[in-house]
Amino acid sequence: MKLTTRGRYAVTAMLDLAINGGSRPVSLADISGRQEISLSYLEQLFAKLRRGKLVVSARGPGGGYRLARSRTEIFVAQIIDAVDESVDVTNCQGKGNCHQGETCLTHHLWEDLSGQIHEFLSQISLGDLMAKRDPRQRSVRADGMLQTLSVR
Amino acid sequence: MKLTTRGRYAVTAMLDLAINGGSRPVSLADISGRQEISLSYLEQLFAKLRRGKLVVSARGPGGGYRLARSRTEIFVAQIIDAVDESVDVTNCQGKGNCHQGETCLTHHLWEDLSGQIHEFLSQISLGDLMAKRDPRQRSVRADGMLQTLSVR
DNA sequence: CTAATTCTTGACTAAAATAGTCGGGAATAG
DNA sequence: CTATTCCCGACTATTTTAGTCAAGAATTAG
Repeated sequence: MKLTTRGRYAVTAMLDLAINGGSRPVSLADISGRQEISLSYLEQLFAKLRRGKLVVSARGPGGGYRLARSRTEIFVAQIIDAVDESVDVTNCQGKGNCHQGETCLTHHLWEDLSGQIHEFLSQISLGDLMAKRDPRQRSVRADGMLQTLSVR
Repeated sequence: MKLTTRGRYAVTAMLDLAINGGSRPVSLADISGRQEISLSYLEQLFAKLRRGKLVVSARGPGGGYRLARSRTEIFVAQIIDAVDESVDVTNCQGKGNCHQGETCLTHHLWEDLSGQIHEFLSQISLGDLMAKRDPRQRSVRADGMLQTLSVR
């Protein structure tokens, strides 16, 4: 799992698509104008989003992109995965140089953590994001500390 | 919030410190050997971790670093923030070119999301990571879908 | 005191990732 | 036919990441 500006670009663009895409496809030129992302860069991102089966395209005048399925069925994690292609083959993999299993321990722990973040982002759909504030309801204790993060 | 390999290095190194650091400080040379991270690179990371008040240093023979406080009081989000210095001044900021508030909408949404990830990582301490598997307990539905993510 | 250790700092560099450009295509609606 | 729009590959500039190097300051062991 990687979380960089490219992922943000992709989520923003997909959100724009979810908001502005009704029955008609939305052209990249439109998204480029609204979100101030370079057209050519969008083209690269959408090539990946299409390969990831998150959008479908229509060529020609009046063409553009539309979501491949309902906005409630497209999740943030899928978008980020599609554009970031995190191969994530970890450096100590297979090389057998994890002397006392020490390196592999911390490694394993990190991947566990990474998996949890991934799971978390897999709960948030474009539809949730469109519902603006509080994409996921959450209960907060009186003292202000986050108590429970209730999902799905 | 950024989530890259540098953050992973930092978390790994801090975890090594938590595990191997008892009463004696741990030298960067030791961490470098165990985790196979270049010494000079560790030096840079620990300079930031020290500025972030997550570790304290001791010079001279037998010196090194130790956690600035208990492993249960140091959270993953703090480590990542310390080394990544995500200034995160978003591109549409202050320029007033958010035409119909459109740009700022998606922007705001992203930051909201980013905040939630941050909150999530703020719940996981080095102590939790040391408890190896299942740093945070979670209940899973019969069908395999994550149901509730219970924190703190 | 001396010498070995270890952190501290800053400047520099190589490699990779990111963000963006360019130009030529192919499909298609009107 | 023609304008629009996706599609694709190669190329480039900038930034970030990861790592190197060298000099120096503090401190401890002997």
